[in-house]
Amino acid sequence: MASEITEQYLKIVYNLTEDGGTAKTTDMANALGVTPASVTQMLHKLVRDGYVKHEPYKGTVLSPKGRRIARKIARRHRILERFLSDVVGVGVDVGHDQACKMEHSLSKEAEETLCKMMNHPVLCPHGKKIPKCGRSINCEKCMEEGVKLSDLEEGNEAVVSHLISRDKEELCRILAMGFVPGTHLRVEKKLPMGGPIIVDLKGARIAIARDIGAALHVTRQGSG
Amino acid sequence: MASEITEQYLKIVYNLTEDGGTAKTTDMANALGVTPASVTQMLHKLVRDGYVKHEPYKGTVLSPKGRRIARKIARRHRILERFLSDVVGVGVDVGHDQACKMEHSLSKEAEETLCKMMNHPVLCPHGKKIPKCGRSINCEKCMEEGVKLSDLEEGNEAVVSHLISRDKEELCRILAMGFVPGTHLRVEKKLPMGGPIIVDLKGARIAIARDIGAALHVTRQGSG
DNA sequence: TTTATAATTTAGGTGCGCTTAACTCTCGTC
DNA sequence: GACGAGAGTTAAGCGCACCTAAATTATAAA
Repeated sequence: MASEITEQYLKIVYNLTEDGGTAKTTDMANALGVTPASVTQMLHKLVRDGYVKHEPYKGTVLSPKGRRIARKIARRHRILERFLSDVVGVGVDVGHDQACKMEHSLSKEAEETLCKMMNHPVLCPHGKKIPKCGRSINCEKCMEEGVKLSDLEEGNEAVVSHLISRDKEELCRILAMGFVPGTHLRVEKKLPMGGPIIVDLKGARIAIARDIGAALHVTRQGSG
Repeated sequence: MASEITEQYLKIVYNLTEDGGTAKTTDMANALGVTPASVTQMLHKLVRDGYVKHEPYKGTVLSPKGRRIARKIARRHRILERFLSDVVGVGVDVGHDQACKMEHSLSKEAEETLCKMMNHPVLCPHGKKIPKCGRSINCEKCMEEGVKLSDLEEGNEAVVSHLISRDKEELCRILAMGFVPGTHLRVEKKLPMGGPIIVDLKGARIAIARDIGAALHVTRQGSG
């Protein structure tokens, strides 16, 4: 298991070589906020452990092993940035710093849920591409299309899968109402003329507007 | 600024002294996954820096300074646990481990949003109490969210967000009155002694009972 | 009261990632 | 081709948080 610091270094190499070329020691040092001497020393360890190829005075590139890790971290970093920026609503700078720390502890599980929750974003808030999740089996899983709550009929039962909204406040409200991923629900009544939908959520009756029901993605259950 | 490790130690002391008594070295070591010797050594630093009071062979308690930090971390930890468990849907164990790392990087900003998102939870998934946010000004801010109609003052304007009730019939009656999600309203008068609330709803004056007003969730608008 | 056992602390030592200071390489300029 | 600026590297050393082993103190049974 690569240490947190190792992951940081690999991510930086990934970033600096994303559009070709090699990562320069000084650029890495700047990105990491350490001295070039520290980078050189650390590179020796990364070479020793097979994470990078380093040609003295020339530059550094990732090995396949290093790239696997770096992609994973870069993906989590950028998903977290999106999440913190779009959903939690913190500033991009603050979000970046938090993502830098959290990316190392975020589980695969959580990564996938966040990704689904935001409908598989393609770019981070800085405009960089979010690497795809590695295994194709996951991608299929990701792509599994969820039905919207507003598409269900009266009597249908479903489980909340994820929420998609441009509006952070709205998202917060929906979550606060209890429509949290994984929760079971049942459509009691759909009032006519684009009226609200009445839902049974863990025993409570809740009336919500249709457009909110459109932000709420669910998977059908039982008789569905 | 206390290091991440320092924060971990303080949080553990907080946990172990939550219901009185002192934190024992061995219990701390177990909770942290290190040897008792390491704990003792670390305690010297914490004492030196004024975070704890440590009586050799007896036990450890937090100083006011240490408690402030510990409360903050414990709060973030438990909020993160709730979030990871309820919203992200990871297992409680996995969630705990991630929360242990993330609690140190979560910003105040993000903490507050997550808290709002989950409707100000009181307990973590393990049933421990979530400490309140320190400054009362924040609490007021927190409480502003997710207002019920019955919480509004005379003259306030708002938009119907959603309705929650145990009783489907009641829900339908409220909807039939015109309190459909998305509708704008204004509180004209609140009659004293728990009497009804008089509301302007699209030009019509409607009187509703307070307990019904409690089922009606709104978001403040304008002069709110 | 003595003594066995468990809890705690001290002493000495390790690895990691960082620093500064001094050295070496690369490359554009003359 | 020599040379100097700046990038890159090496060497020596520091602080943090951890470890093991040995010494010390507390506790509770005989």
